[in-house]
Amino acid sequence: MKQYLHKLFTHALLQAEISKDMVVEFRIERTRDARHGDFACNAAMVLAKAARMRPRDLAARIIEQLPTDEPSIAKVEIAGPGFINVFLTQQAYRAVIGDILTAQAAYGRSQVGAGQSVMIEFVSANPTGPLHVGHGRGAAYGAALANLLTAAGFNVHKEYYVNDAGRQMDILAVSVWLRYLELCGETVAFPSNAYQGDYVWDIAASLHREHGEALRQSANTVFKDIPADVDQGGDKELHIDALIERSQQLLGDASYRLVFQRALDVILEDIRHDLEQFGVVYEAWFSESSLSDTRAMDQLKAAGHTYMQDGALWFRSSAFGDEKDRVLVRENGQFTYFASDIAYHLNKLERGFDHLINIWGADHHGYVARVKAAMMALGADAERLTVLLVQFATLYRGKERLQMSTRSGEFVTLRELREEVGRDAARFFYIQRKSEQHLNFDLELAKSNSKNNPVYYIQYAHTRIAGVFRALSETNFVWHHDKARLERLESKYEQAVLVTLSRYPEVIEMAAETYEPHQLTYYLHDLAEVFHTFYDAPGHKVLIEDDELRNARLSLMAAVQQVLRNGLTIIGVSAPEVM
RNA sequence: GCGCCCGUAGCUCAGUCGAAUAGAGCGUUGGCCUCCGGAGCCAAAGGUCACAGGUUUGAGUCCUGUCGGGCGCGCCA
Repeated sequence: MKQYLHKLFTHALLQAEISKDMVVEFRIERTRDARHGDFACNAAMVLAKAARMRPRDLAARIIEQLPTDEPSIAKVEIAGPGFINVFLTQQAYRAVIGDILTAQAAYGRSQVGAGQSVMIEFVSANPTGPLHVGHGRGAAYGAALANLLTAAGFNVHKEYYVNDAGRQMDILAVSVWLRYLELCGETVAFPSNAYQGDYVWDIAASLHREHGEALRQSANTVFKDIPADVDQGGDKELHIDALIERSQQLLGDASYRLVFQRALDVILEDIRHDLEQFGVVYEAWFSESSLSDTRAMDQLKAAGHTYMQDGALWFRSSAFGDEKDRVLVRENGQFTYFASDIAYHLNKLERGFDHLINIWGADHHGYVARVKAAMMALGADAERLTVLLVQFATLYRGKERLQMSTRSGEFVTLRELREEVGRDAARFFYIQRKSEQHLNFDLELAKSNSKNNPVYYIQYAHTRIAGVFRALSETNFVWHHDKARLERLESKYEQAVLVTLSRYPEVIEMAAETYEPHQLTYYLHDLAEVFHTFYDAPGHKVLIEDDELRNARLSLMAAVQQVLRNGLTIIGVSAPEVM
């Protein structure tokens, strides 16, 4: 509707020949106040200066050029400083029911994406332990955003980047092996920098079950001449690095690989399963270790964007807008995380996506400039990459703030959260706030079965409608949309529902353009609210003798149910028939 | 110190690339069940949009500064 009006006004402006060279940036907006009609156009105010006319005079000229026989427009008024207010006909609003019932799941989809390809990379947590509640927000946001962009006509590819190479994974492998040695009966001083969680024991136990003591070494041999850990007055980094090297020596390539791979496989499978249970699925899981070539770095070197200093290889990122230069290869010969990230982004670019979206935790915001710098240095347009930052979520149980610490393996996992509040509530709560906003996640509220809980409030609207259609089948009444006389939907309650239904496509488009799925959660709450108000309003019983009105109200309800289902599906929440 | 994000009702937050009288939920107070699911509905109270300037016909929204909160500033990931 909005787009349609925009076309009408654009045409009218051309007819009015107000200014030759204007590239018109006027807007059609929903009004806040019903007295201002349904939509307002600000064209006259925006163009007044260029046209050298007073806004209200200009508005009058524009209106002259609007078609007079347009069936969707009841009347047009000039108001306030020069708004052109458009009042739609009842007919225009009633048409939305037919649109919805015809399009069904496709109602609200748009073609603004025009089939452009978008790659969304999200979560991408290191496979060194289970996902925690912080990852959950990125997962819920990324999945909802992907659905939104799909609904807006983009071709979306979701990907999880698996950091299966590098030091953290080696630390995990050593952690598992040391736990395994403990299971064999060795006494081990477990390093402070190793992974402490119980899941490390589980992986070690599976190795012990399958391989017996084949991987056993004496603790004395393992720790002989290893630099002291931090609790012995040493350095925890040197301690763990030496243990990694020692483990590789003692186990040999094949056995070390066995431990490493087992740890990776078990944890990755756990993450994959966890996300699947959360309703988050990917097109691809991209392995960092598959990026073995050094082409990205070679390109940077060849283009003269790197230099050696203090034994390390540096990327001159400051020449591309970063605060300072960054190391690609450490003095000890190891590639930095940044180096592999550049390779990954080159790979993404080469795969030809029109647009790249990365969803990162807000603590990584300092990282954005350097990745964009690398893209520029590789000759790509940095605008092709959008990095969306997600703030952390703080869990509350009522008023009590829950402490989360990743130290000593005590954290609230995504799985625990899901098991406590359920998938629907978790998905909804995670995205109901703007992503760059801190999120207070109240477990009590998320679990409550009342209107206090927005998830239940919305789902209840869907369920109530399902209930009425169930009740219908137990009466002698039937629903025939063809026999519905929609002009009978004339009460303010029914009108409010129609107006809200007609907004849905605009909400999808806006939410997709701004990458803000939370707008959809607010919309769904609005829709549920106008529905509940209609349903509870005096004299608005649905299952009534009056054929025309009954069919009309049933059609209205079917339309509400369809839109609720469409919207809930996008944010990853179920639309239950019964609750 | 520098950079990024955020300051809107008692609390949690919306506010659509600047528009008309700033909205919702919770909480508080008061109403509504002979009626399709009351897991609901109706109503009231509650605001110097952190503060100060600026741009504009028009600013919660854009710009500058101040104050307050969060995060980041490694040859960690």
